[in-house]
Amino acid sequence: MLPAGRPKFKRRKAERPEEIVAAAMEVFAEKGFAAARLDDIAARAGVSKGALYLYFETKEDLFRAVIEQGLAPNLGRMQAALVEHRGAFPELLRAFAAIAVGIATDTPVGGIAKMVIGESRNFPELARAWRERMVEPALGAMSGAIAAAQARGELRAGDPRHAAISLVSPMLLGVIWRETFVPVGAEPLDIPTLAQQHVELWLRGMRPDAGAAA
Amino acid sequence: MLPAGRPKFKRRKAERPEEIVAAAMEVFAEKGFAAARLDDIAARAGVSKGALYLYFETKEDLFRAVIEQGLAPNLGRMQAALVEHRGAFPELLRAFAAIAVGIATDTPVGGIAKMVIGESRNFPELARAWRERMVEPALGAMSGAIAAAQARGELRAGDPRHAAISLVSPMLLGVIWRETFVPVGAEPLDIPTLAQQHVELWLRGMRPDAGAAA
Amino acid sequence: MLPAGRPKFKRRKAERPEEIVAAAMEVFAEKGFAAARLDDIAARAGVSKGALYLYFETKEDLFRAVIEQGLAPNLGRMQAALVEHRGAFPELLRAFAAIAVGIATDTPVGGIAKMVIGESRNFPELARAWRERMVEPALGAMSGAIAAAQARGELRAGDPRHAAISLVSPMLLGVIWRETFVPVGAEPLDIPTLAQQHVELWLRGMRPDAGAAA
Amino acid sequence: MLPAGRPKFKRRKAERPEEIVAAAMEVFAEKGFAAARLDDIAARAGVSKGALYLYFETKEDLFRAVIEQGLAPNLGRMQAALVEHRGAFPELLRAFAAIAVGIATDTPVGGIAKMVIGESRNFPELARAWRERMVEPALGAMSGAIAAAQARGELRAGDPRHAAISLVSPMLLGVIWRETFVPVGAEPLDIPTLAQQHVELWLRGMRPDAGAAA
DNA sequence: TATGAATGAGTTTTCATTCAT
DNA sequence: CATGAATGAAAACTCATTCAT
Repeated sequence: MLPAGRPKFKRRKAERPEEIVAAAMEVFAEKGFAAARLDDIAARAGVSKGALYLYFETKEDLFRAVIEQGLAPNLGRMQAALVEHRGAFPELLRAFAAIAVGIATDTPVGGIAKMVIGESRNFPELARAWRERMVEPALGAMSGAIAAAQARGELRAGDPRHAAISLVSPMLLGVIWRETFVPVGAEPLDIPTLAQQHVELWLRGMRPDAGAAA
Repeated sequence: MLPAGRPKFKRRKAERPEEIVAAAMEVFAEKGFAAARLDDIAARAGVSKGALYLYFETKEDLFRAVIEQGLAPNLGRMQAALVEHRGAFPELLRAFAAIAVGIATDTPVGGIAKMVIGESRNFPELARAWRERMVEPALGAMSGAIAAAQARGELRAGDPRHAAISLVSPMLLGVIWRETFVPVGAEPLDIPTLAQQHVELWLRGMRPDAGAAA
Repeated sequence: MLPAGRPKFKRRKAERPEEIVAAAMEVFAEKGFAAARLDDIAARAGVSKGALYLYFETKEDLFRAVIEQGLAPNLGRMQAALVEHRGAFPELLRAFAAIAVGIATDTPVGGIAKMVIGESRNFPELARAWRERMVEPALGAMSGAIAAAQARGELRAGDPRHAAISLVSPMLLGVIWRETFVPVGAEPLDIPTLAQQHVELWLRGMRPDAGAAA
Repeated sequence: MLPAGRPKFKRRKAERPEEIVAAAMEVFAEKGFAAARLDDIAARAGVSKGALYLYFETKEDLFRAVIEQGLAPNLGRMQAALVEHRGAFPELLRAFAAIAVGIATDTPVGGIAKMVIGESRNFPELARAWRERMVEPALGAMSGAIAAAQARGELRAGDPRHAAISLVSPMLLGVIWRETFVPVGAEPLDIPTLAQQHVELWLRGMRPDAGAAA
């Protein structure tokens, strides 16, 4: 798999920035921007403090890189899921939920979300970027899909954006729970099950044939 | 000599702590713990930096007081709503939702939540306290009410805790949205409408007479 | 004993300054000038912090008053002992030693000495005052008495100032020991016995009829 | 651009701690612990304030290091003198006195003693350490040597510890005099002469063949 | 490139001193 | 006279950033 010629030892240079960003990600997520110390980041990345400055101009730059890096990869996965939706809405939704659970489980979105939330006033561009490039696209795609399904008569009428929020919010709560309360002794949430139950609940609640609630 | 009034300082032993905590609440919510400067808090409270130390031993103490103070008042309101539940579950739920919307709208829970989330690793006791005294009671009461309604046949079967999370999570998203994205240019969410629509969706989704989903 | 008309309660005003100086004496001796807090002194004196400023302009002033006060009373006692010396030198010396032991035992000279030593560079006037009004008079009188006794043939020849120092230094060591090491667990020195043994040793060592030493 | 030389800072990991301790020794001895400013110490050591914290955690730590450092070197010299005592007691004593005078003259014991005395209540561990590792060993060794000489009939009977105190106390007075009164205008004591005269006086006073004093 | 000792501006904290009551 | 809340200047301490090596 690895292109030949790549020496196992001394695999420096190219990887350095990523290693640093990865270490920074951990420390920033744990402490927040201001309380994170470059000393700690450097130590966790296994480099000297001075080395950080070979790759990033300032602490803020490094922070931006961390947030930025958390942004890119997931976008594609999510977009894809919604774009290539063929078939009935419920199937689409279940497929999407599976992907979202995967992201929540495998990636540090939780930590990133925590940071974006916590530092939104100190780094407004980052909050803005996250909303424009992550939140709105996702919410928009979801709303669009919902609106389309409503138009096809698959879902009952109602504001699609609110419906989308109803749909995704437990995922947010899930990752926040993991970041906030689990490290402090709380029982972890069973995110896959939670997501699945919620999706079914949501689908029933949005079924068009149903009469008025209550 | 002094041209009347404008004393160099006022003495207001009784009111001061609250004023300081209120100012600190704003600044901490805006900047986070580490980035908040006591200078700013003092200025916003209209006192000297030294005065802070007449009422709080350290910056951390002040922070704790802020979080603590955000804890107390809401507890009662929420508990009350669920305890004095008479009548069918839907009514209880709508009443509860109204109260929750009120809290989300009138109080700085949003800012507090942001801080609890962001500083949970730096102040684990606070995260713990919030979970034990705010989150778990609320989630527990809600789960209990749901379980009771399920037992009475008013709601369909399923894990009541997950159902409770499905129910409350949009409120969390709502306050976080307000704290995180609105200051950065996002359209505010219409929390009352969102909450109401979600409650109705949830109730339909939990209706026992419905057939299997999808 | 008390002149009639002195009410037992409300015996304020006149005594205040002394009470404050006494409290300050304790705190300064314990902590040193810089580390002593006016809060503590006020508390120990049983007055408010502001009240200190009714009697002393600054912390330094209060300190000066403390040192000054430790100066005055003992001077007289010592001087007197040496001036009214009638009879042979040994008797004079024993009488003087008894008085010195009394001062060392009954008064806070130890604490004062500690402070004068420790703050001599920060308050040179005080060190100077102590030398000029306490140390030099005492040493001078002693040297004078020794010189006179030497002239009379009662003591062997030699620099009388050095002899005086040889004579009094164990007293200094005694009070310093009490201030420094006893609070930290050391066995107290038996100052009276030490003084008496030392005086006898000194007298033997200064006896004129003795042959060359060793 | 830089006109050769004059680098903004030097790197001297190895030497720095000693330089700092030396500078701190001076400033602490001059001002006392509380009144000494780290700014001054840093300036005198030729480093920035921050550099102090590369080597010492707190101001207290630095102070401890200063006291500790004053402790170590002298111990050996003193012990050695007493241990290798061969020959009659007077010779031993004169040799010891010479060493003690050397220490008093060449080293900053005076300043250290001043600090130990002045800060004994604020740093009890230091006072304790000094007593246990400096004062008691010295006094103990001296008492032991005296007791041995008494047993051999070289010295007259009497409490050897008191005799030891009688013997060494002028040295204490000498260093304190230098630290306290000389900087304030007093004539320096001629410590070597004082010590020598005192030793002879003491030897005569302890001679066994003498009759009762007076 | 990489290091890490050194810097210095910035922040928390202390406390003598003031002053409205 | 007396109080003690409030001030503000000063001092300890932190840490992002620089730079000689």
